[in-house]
Amino acid sequence: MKNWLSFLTEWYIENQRDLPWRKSQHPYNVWVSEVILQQTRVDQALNYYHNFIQTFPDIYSLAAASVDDVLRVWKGLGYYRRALNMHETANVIVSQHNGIFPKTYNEIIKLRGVGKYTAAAIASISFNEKVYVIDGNVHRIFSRFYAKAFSKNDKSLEQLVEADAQLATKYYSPGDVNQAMMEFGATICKPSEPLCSQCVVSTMCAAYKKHMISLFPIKTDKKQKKTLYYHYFFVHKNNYCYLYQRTDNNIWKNLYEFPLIVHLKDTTIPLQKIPFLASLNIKNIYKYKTIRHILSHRIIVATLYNIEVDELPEYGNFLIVSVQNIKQFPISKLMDKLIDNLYFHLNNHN
DNA sequence: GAAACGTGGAA
DNA sequence: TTTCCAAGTTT
Repeated sequence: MKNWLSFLTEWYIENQRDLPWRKSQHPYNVWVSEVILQQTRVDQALNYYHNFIQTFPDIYSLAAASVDDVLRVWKGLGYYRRALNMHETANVIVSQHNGIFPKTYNEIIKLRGVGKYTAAAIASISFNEKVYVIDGNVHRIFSRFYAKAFSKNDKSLEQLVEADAQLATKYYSPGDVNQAMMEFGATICKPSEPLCSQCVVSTMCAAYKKHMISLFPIKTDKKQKKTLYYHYFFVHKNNYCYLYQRTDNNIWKNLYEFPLIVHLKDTTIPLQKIPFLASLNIKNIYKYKTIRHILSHRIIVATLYNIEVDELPEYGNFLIVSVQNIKQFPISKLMDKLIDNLYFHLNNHN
């Protein structure tokens, strides 16, 4: 007997979008697309997937690349840990798996950066294994279909998905069933204003029948974002400036930026107390610009200072790079915005 | 298990 | 201008 996920899969087979990663079921391609799509919209993923596959067409080219090269391709996509984990995983697969991508869910989930969702996606799409994904879409469409508010990591949701999807895979491949649930959630059973008139299972949907569609998903109260004050220093002489690579195990790890002081409060910074500034002979110093940069978990108020110096000595791990070359480095969007302001400023004062 | 971890698009 | 995210994983 065909169940609702069978009908969704039939709908998916007929109506799926033409997306580049659906042209290949090779685990490398599926892995790359699934990691890029983590917490990322399809529209934004498209170009990055194309560039990534173009630059690193297989596991060997990715493993052989430098961290800088991988981050350059990932630049602007966010959650950069994904790129570092993929690079590390590529090297593990080459050195420990003879370059062969692992073929089962239990092996795949051992890879760095691959959790339950991604392991199930790869195992089902590339290897036809009957393991099922639970992402934001699946959580939402099951909440509506059963008119039940599943909590995060809800065991009862896992059991329902498992049971319903198993039935559907009597008729369709697990990869199609999984992608059907997500495609349906992304395009029909959307978070807001779902297209119930186009839904092929609306007559079976508990929330629809009870007029409770708008109650799902349950809204949770968000945490207040902490505000941080970043002071970036454009220290330059004759078109050269300082740049350094972040190495701490937190945000933007391994990306490059101007020397930086972080403050918890919006206070004037004592410039003479900043070590690398104290040793410099400063000809001119002033603020270029202050901009707000919004992250998922905090607000950064970033100020860029212009500091023109007589000499630009070697200092610690600072690089001395030409101002025009900064954008060749993997940098955050915040740095990108600051540099746009800087270039605009320089072009209008020369 | 809560918090960290980015970004850009839609309402 | 705010708010809310979008095909999650790690610590």
